[in-house]
Formats: sequence, structure tokens, C-alpha cells
Amino acid sequence: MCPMDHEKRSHRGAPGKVSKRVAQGLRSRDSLLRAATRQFAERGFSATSIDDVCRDAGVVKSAVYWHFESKEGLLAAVLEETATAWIDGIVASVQQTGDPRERLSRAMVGMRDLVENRPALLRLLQSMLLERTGENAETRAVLVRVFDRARSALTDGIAEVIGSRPPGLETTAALLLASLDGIFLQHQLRRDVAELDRMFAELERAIVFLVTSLFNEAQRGRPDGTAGADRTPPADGEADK
Amino acid sequence: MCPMDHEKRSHRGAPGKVSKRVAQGLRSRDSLLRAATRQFAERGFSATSIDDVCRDAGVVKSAVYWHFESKEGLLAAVLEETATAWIDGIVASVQQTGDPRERLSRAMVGMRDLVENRPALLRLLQSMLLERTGENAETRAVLVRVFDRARSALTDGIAEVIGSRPPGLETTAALLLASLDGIFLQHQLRRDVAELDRMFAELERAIVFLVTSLFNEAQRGRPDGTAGADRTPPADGEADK
Amino acid sequence: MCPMDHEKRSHRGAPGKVSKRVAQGLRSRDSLLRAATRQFAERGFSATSIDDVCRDAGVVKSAVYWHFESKEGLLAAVLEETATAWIDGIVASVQQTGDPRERLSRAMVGMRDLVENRPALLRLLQSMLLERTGENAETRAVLVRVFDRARSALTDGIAEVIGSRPPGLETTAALLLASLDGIFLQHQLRRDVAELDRMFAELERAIVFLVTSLFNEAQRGRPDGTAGADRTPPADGEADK
Amino acid sequence: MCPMDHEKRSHRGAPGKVSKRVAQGLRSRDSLLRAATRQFAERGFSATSIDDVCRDAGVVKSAVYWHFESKEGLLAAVLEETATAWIDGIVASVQQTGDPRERLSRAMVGMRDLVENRPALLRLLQSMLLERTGENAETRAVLVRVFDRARSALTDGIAEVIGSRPPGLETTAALLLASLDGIFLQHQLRRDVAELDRMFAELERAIVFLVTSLFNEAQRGRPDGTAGADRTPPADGEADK
DNA sequence: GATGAATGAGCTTTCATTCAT
DNA sequence: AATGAATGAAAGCTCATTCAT
Repeated sequence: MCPMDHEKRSHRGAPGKVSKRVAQGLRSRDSLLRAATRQFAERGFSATSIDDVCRDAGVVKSAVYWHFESKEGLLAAVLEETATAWIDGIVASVQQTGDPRERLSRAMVGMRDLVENRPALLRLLQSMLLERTGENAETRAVLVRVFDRARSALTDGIAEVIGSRPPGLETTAALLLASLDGIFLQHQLRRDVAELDRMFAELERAIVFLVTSLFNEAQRGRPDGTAGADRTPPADGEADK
Repeated sequence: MCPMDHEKRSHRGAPGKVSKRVAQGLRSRDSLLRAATRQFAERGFSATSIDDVCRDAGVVKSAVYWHFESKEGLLAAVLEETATAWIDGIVASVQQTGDPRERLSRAMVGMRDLVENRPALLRLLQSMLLERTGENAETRAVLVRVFDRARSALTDGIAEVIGSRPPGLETTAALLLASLDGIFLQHQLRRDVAELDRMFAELERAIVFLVTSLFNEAQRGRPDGTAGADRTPPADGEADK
Repeated sequence: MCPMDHEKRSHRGAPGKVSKRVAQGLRSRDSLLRAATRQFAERGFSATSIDDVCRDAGVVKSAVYWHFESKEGLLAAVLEETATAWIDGIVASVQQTGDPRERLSRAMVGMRDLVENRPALLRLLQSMLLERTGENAETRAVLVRVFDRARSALTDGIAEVIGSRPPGLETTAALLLASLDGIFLQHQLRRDVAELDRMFAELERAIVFLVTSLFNEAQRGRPDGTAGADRTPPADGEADK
Repeated sequence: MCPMDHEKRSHRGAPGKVSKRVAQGLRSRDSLLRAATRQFAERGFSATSIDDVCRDAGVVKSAVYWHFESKEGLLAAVLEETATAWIDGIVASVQQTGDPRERLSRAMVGMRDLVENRPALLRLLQSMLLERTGENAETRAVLVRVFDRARSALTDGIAEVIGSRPPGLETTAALLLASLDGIFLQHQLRRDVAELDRMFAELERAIVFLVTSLFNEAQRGRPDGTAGADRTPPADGEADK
């Protein structure tokens, strides 16, 4: 009768207990979600039929409508999940240890890993961005949220590393994200791992430079050195030659 | 029975009347092409029906099959046209006058213009890349060609500016293209012109830095200064502080 | 496994707790019945889905199968109830007090009330008649029974009033019922209360005339005046001018 | 591309000429219309699937969408056609020759014929009235128009017969239509031809009475007898005993 | 008694494509 | 070259019904 909200209702009494049938329900919901993520990422939303998804998930068509109400609803759920995973990837790549230069370097490796090994994430987000933001406001809202959180994570990470938050930092983070997206797109086309390495190296150099100069500007702005004085400025063999 | 080559056939008899028919034919072919570009860019290939395109073009459905043989054929034609226009845009942005720094700056303006005022170009290319490279080799080939030519144009342009062609230059050009794509994607989501300005400024700084250091490396590599000695190294107030 | 007869089964053990379950059961049965009556009357049987009914009743879908075995069974129950209510309405309108003319007048008011204030009754009966008598014999049987009882009630009422039961009386009663149905249909279309008033006034005049002439014929048939001589013939200022 | 308006376009030059293919098109359109009328009348709109109609018409499913745009559109076309036929039936029954009493009598025969031999007309109109006026304003509009034209035809016919148009005449006509509808409904249930005869006879008596008294009232209203003086008042052996 | 989930047939509609004119 | 009609597969979705819990 009214699905979609069954996760909120506790089944009479025992809250942790899910009555086998419900457990099976969650399992098929999950299969659908996984299959849909795969298919939407591979062929795009429009080009994927519900039958495609169900075949892949091993579930009958009407189950989609029980669990997600519509194809659009399935997409929304997929997007929500994927978005979370993608942000988690970004956050994980930011939370590194070591001196600033090393942290950045490891972050780049983390992002490269996203591009190379989790292509479904980025494919899905990007193709939804291109395919569906024109007509579906909800999809757009999800994507804006995703992007904002990823940028914030990056901004925070950099700010933590350099010990200050200079004004242009958000733009730098946004440019980093953009480059990540663009590199991914290019990699989708060429699938040349060596080129991928070179581009990430080049991107790293650029980011180091941008962050360093932002940092220096910020230092120059307050020469008393109160903020961030406890941290060494990011050392960069190339930028400050 | 054998369309697609009607441009080669000379029509028998009265040239005045025939050329009118041919002209009409070209006109509807053109309407279709324009409408298809719009629609494919806006909603993606799969989500656009031939009816959508024809409604937009004000042409009957069967005309598509006369002029382009199939939906796929229509896409190929659209892609060919769009690709040419996009490369032309890149080339035009590279062919600037003035001192190196100024040329780069103008090139950036040119690219920004592509992002802001010709979104259909990029949307179409990117969404075809995401939507169709999995299944359609021809589309992929077209896109690889487009990308290679754009990168060559950029590489050549930079090489001309700095008077040398250091080994990493292609990668820098590729990263520039990637960033352009990424910025475009982000702009599709946010439509924030001020942010677009900031990102392009940041990108310009990064590119100047990358090119400068490439140039410097190249200089260091051949200290006799034979190559490019007739040119001033790109001046950058920030990179060589 | 064998519902539908749960009203006959006495539940074992604690009567307090059981009666609570039973009461709840009756309550949802009732909600379903009410909702189904509304929905079937409004949109017809075929156009109403079990989900529609359940949404309206605030009950889960499977409850329908517990209480009524099938959609068809739900309809049967609805029809039974509605039919009873409708016949009760007719009977009530017939059982009036006062002199013959007054009784008829009041009966008309009662029928008009049915048309205006209990439209679901008539809508349901009529649409079932049109929608389902082709394929479903049971529905047809119910409706025939309903109609016969209503006609009998009318016939009896008139016979009581005029003190005799002339041969054509049943037809007059049937025509009265038919007119009632037709007026109802028209009212469904126009929803014009003033027109409804006029039509009922006109109908009343016609019925008075028909009954009067039936009565007169019957009198003429037995000139000794034994039957019904204790009653004044229905007075009608227009018919016997 | 844009069907539905092909009837307005003349095919280049020759206006009467329909190019075989178009003629075939009109033929399938017609088959669909006929089949849909049958099926909708028999099973109701909702209970009839497009497949049902197409099977009956011997036409493929998508043709419905070419000719009528949707199931709703098909209904609209069916309704328009049926309505016209039904009004024509009423009009034909009114246009009779002979003295007033005879004309009425023949009109009743005509209406009876509609009830008995063209049941699809009435079934369709009535069931659409019950099934679809709640949700579809267009259907309602069509039906109101139909009803109004039928009532006008009756009113005009009676007015012509009695040589005047007394104020209550429209109501009498509406009641006559209502009775016709109600009798039809009852006949759908019982299919008893003898009863049908009796009811029409009874209805005729009632109508004669109502019209006569309307006429007499009108005469009393203008005792100079200018209007309608050239016509004998309708003679009725029963009403003016 | 009630519930959440499943099931598969069938629904209306859209689609790319074909074809005779 | 263009058009109106046809075609059939497949799309997204709804439905009545069943079933284990």
C-alpha cells in the first residue's frame, strides 16, 4: 500500500528482528540498487530499461515499483548511494598522514584510484549531470549537494594542511575537482594508464603551486605570522626554486 | 533507394526547378542537423526521440531516413559538425596575437567563451563520450580524433609561444583540455558566472606556472640556449617571485 | 485459509482480547466497504483499483483478500449493502402519512432526496448495471432482485393509497422507477438543482395522472364500488378538470 | 509527426483525390472507430483495452495512436460520432407526419426503436456519463451538448405539434428524455420486450397528458386564441374524459 | 487478522524504422 | 524529396492475486 517508508516502521515489538521476508526484501532492494548503479553508469539512464536492471539483479520488474516507486525513484536512490560513496572516496583521499607535501601526494593517489578503479561512480554522476539536470530538479539538487560536500572536504583538507584558510581556497578546490572530472572523462576515451599517470603528476605540480602561492599570499597579508605559524609552509622543490 | 549520396548526383533536366528542390532538401537537412544538435545536447541521445528532433525542426519523420539513413546516422552527422566547430573554437582561441602572457590570457578568454556561450558543443561531445563509447566504436573514433586535434592545436600554440616544444608539453595541453571539460561540467551544474571567472583565473595561473616551468626545464636542459633564445621566457609575476 | 465465515467462528480463550481483534477486524472491513462504495460509484468498478480502495480506506491490500476473497467479492458485498440501503430509501419514501395526494407528494420528496443526497447509491447501481451485467450473472441477479423489490414496494404503496391494485399498476411503478433513474442520470450531468425541482414536479403531475386514471378505470371495471369505496379517489386539480 | 489534422490538409493539387494510402488510412480509422464503439458500449471504457479494440478492428495497436493520439482521444471521437447518431435518431423520431396524436405515437415508436435496436448508442452515452464525467471535462462537455441538442429537438417537435411553446415545455422534454434513459436502463436489466411495450404505452399516456395540460394552460393564458388557433388541440380520449 | 513482499500478466504509450505514393 | 500510414518490439507502469510470517 504505502511502500518507501517501511524502514521507519518497527515491526511490532522486537526492533532489530526483521522477519525473514523483510530481510529478503532488503536483499532484493539491494540487488536492484547495485544492478541499477552498474547499468546506469554503463549505458546511461535513458538507455537502460527497467528490464535490463531486473535481468541483472535477478528480480522481477514490479519489485522495482514496490521498492522505488518509479524508474526515477530508482535513480534517486542510486544517486544518493553513489554520491555518498564518491564523497567518502574524496574524504578518504584527503585524510592522509605525513608532512604537507606527502599528504597531497597521497591524496592525488587516492583520487587517481577513484578514476581508475571506481569508474562507475564518476560515470554515473557525470552522465546524470549531463543527461538529467535539464528536466529533473531533484537530480540536480542531489548533484549540487554532492559537489558542495566534496569541495568542502577538499577545502578543509588543504586548510588543515597549510594551517590557514586563505580566501581563494574554495576556488582552488573546485578547480581540483574539475580537473579530476576532466581527467576522468579523458581517461574514459583513451584508457591510457601511462597518460593518466602523467596527467596526475602534472595536476599535482599545479595544485602544489596554487596552494603554495595562496599560502604565501595569506602570509604576506598578515606578516605578524600569528595564524598558521606553528606549521611549516608547504615545501615544494619546484615552485620555490 | 540509395540516399546519402544525393549531393553527388546531378539532377536531370530543368536546372532551375531542380535546384529549388535541392535547395529545399538542403534546408530541411540543415534544420534537422541543428535541431538534433540542440536536442541531443540537451537531453542526450537515447532520451531524444526522432519525433522530438522532427518536431523541433518542423520536418516529417521520414525525412530523417532520407537524409541520414538512421538515428545513428543523424548522430554521426551531428557529431562531425559539432566536432569541427569545437576544434575550430579551440584553434581560434589559440591563434592570438601579442606577447606570450597576453596570448595565453586571450586564449583563456576564448575557451571561457566556449564554455559559456556554446554549451551545446561541449555538452554533446561529453555526453556522447559518456553515453556511447561503450557500445559504438565509430562514435569513439570520432571523439578520439576530435580530442587529438584539439590537443595538437593547443600543443602547437604553446610551443609557438614559448619557442620550444619540451617533452611534457602534450600532457600539459591535455590537462588544460581536461580542466576545461571539468570546469564546463561544474558550470552546467551551478551556472554561477562569478565562480566561472574565478576558476578560469585560477586555471590561467596554473597553466602559466606549468608552461613556465616546462620552459625553464627545457632551457636548463640545453644551457647553450640555441632554441627559443630569440624569445623572452613567459613572464609571470607569481611563479618566479 | 478460509475467511469469509469468520463471523460465525467463536474465538477460543480470552474473550476480551479476542473481541478487540474482532472489533478491529470489523472496523477495517467496514472502512473497506465504505471506501469501495465511494470509489466504485465515482469511477466505476474497472477503473477502480484495489490500491485505490485501500488508500482511501487506510488499510493494506491483503486485507481485502482476507475480508472479501477478491475484488469481485468486494463488489458483491458493496452491492448487497448499497442495494439494501437503496430499497430502504424507496420504502421509506413510500411509507408516508396523510391523504393520498399528500402521501404521493411526500414520496416524491423522498425520492428527490435520494437523487440529490445519496448519489453514490444510484451511481453504483446504475454503473454496475451498465458495466457488469454483460459478463457477470451474479451482479445481474443482485440488481434484478433490487429492482423487483423496489418496484414491489412502490406498487404496494400505491395500491394501499388508492385502495385497489389495478392490473397496470406494476408498469406504472416501473415507469416511475425508470424516470427516477433517468432524472438521476441527467442530474449527474447537469447538477442543476432548479431543473431537478421542475422535473420532479412534472414527474409528480404525470404520476398523479397515471394513478388516477388507473384508479378510475378500476372503478369503472367494478361499478358496484365494493373495493376501495371506503377511500376517496385521489384528487387532482389538473387531471379531472 | 503531427497527425490528427490530416483531414484539413489537401493533398497537393487534386482535392478530391486521396492517394490510395490515405484512403486505406481512412478505412482503418473507421474500423477502429466502429470497433471502439462496440467495445466501449459492451464493456465500458476502462474495461476495454486497446488490444481489445484493435483485435476487433483488425488493426495494429500503434495505429490507434496515429489516428487518435491516445485512448482518451479515441473515446472522444467515438463519443462525437455516437452522439451525432443518437441525436439523429431522436430528431428522426420527432419528424413524423399526421395529426398531433399520431405524430406523438410515431415518435414513441421511434424512441422505442432506439432502445431496442440501437442499444450501443445509449449504453455508451450513459456509461460514459457515469464512468467519466468525474475526471474528464471534455467528455462531460460532449455529453452536455448531446443532451441539450436532443432536448431542443424534442421541444421544437412538440411546439410545432401543439402550435405553441408554453414555458414548461423544456422540462417536459427533459422528463421525456429521462424516462427514455431510465426505461433503457431497465430494459438492459430485464430484456423483457412485453414490459418494454407496456412502459412505452404508459409513457405515451403520461406525455400526452402533460403536453395537453401544458397546451390548455397556455390557451387559458391567452383567451383571445390568436396563437395556435389554426390547430386543433391535441385530442386525447383519456385526458379529457 | 494483518503485513510486507513478490509475482507475472497485461496496460497504455513510444519508438525506430519501413514503405507506397 | 517528401509524406502519411503502418508496423511490431519494447518501454514504463499497474494490476489482481498470493504467500510467508
